[in-house]
Amino acid sequence: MLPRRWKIRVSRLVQASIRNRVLAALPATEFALLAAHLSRVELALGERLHSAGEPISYVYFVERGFISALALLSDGQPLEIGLIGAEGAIGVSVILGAETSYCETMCQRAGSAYRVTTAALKDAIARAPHLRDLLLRYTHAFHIQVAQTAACNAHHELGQRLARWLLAAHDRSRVAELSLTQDMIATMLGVRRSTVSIAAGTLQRAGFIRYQHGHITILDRVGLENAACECYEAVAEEYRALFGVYPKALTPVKNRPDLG
Amino acid sequence: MLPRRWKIRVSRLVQASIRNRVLAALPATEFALLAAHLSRVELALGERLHSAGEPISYVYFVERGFISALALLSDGQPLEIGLIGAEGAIGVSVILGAETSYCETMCQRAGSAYRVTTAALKDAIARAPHLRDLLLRYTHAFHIQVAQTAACNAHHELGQRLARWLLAAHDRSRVAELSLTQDMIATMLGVRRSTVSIAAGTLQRAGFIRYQHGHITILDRVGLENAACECYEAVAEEYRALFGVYPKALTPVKNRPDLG
DNA sequence: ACATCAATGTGCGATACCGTACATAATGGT
DNA sequence: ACCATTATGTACGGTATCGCACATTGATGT
Repeated sequence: MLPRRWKIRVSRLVQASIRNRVLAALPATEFALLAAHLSRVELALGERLHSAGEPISYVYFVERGFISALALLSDGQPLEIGLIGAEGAIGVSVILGAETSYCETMCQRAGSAYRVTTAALKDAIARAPHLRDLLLRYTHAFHIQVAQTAACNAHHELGQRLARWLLAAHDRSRVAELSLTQDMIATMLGVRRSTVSIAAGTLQRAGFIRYQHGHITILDRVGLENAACECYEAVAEEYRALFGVYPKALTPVKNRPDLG
Repeated sequence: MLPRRWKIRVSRLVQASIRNRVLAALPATEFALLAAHLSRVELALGERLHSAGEPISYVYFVERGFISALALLSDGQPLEIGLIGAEGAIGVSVILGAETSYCETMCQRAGSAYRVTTAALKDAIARAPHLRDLLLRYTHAFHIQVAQTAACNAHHELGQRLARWLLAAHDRSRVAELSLTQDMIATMLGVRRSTVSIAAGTLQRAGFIRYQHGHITILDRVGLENAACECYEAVAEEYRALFGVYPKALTPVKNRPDLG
């Protein structure tokens, strides 16, 4: 059975092979403390990991793909407040003492994660100061992302916000091609799909992206960065600082694939 | 000299007399640990307590008045992401490991606070688990406030947002009268002053507020609550849960002064 | 009482986005 | 190859807010 095989695999978990940046940054002894409780899970597109108001059973350290954190307004319309990839984890508010999730978390690009029960994480944190400090600092970086989004939503035009979002999604992917419909993006950004269509058309005509039936290819990262508002760079810088790496820590190796 | 007198006063600091809800909620032993390092400061209108990108020297436990946390966008325009009164503290991100402030904090209503150096707070936290847990939970509540604001900025109309903001400000005051110009409010909400003028006029004609040359009086809280978006209640509820109090914990004793 | 300044009300063309509808194009299944 | 479905482009009146300008009103100091 699959679960059994996963369990075997996890018991052999080698830290160096882990792509989640938080887990990778831990001292070996503290990683070992947590590793016994990690289990690897596949994340399917559209899968919901936490629901607003519901208890947080697991904390997920994302490895591949990315997850949206969505605020749910009373009119039922979700709106993205943050995007999480291999640089982070979701459900970490449990370490602040939260018992329930204040937002929905949903998989926007299929991938995988290592998850741990809330209880096991809290237990590990009590004995692993570096893990605790790193998760707190990550929480702070995520908080900054949300705060920047609050200002961005109020001030920046859709063209800029779309470019910002595509860059953030690209950073959290490993390839230039994203499986995203305009409808999905419109939901994330809280605007009409037709409005996204117009903004995306502009980016496509500029040669920054190529768009075709649920598939977006990033053609020109630099062009997109110029088209995006400052919010992209501000948040990216914060995550770079978090891991103390000089060159763009979040930027995938393979970027700008079709450009010179 | 004033500083000497304050010092004397602080050395006699009685927890029961403190209006800051975080400090008031501490176990006596832990309060004592912190009290020796607290100093009382007056907060003048417009005073800036932290600047974006600058180190956080002091953490402020607000007692009277309220403080805005403002994101600074590159066009120089500030935009409020959170409002803090006696229910909380500012600069608390130092306990997440932040070294600098990611936002501006500015006094919007004159009052007072107890402040402590970052170093002393970190020291106290290491020895006072309840203080640490309470500050972490407060941080989480503030995070929710910011996330709600992100969604609110994208979705809700100015009329609703203005009503929400007035309610939040009223909760953090002790009287119904606020010294606020439309210009200040417009800056907080990130809109034109003339737009605020129209929205405020609507609220005034409805009898919810009275507006006169930099002074707003809340006449009808219930009316305002109906005019506000859900975001007000969602955030207020979170702070009530934080302090575990059943009836509106944040609502000042003296509300709806002119209403039956 | 008067002058001055700050705060507010208002007007108006421009614009971004809404809300909705419909047409077209690409994809996937049979 | 065909069809059903999904994704995208586009149109159009409506609305909230912008960006700017100017008039008016209330507070303040002398």
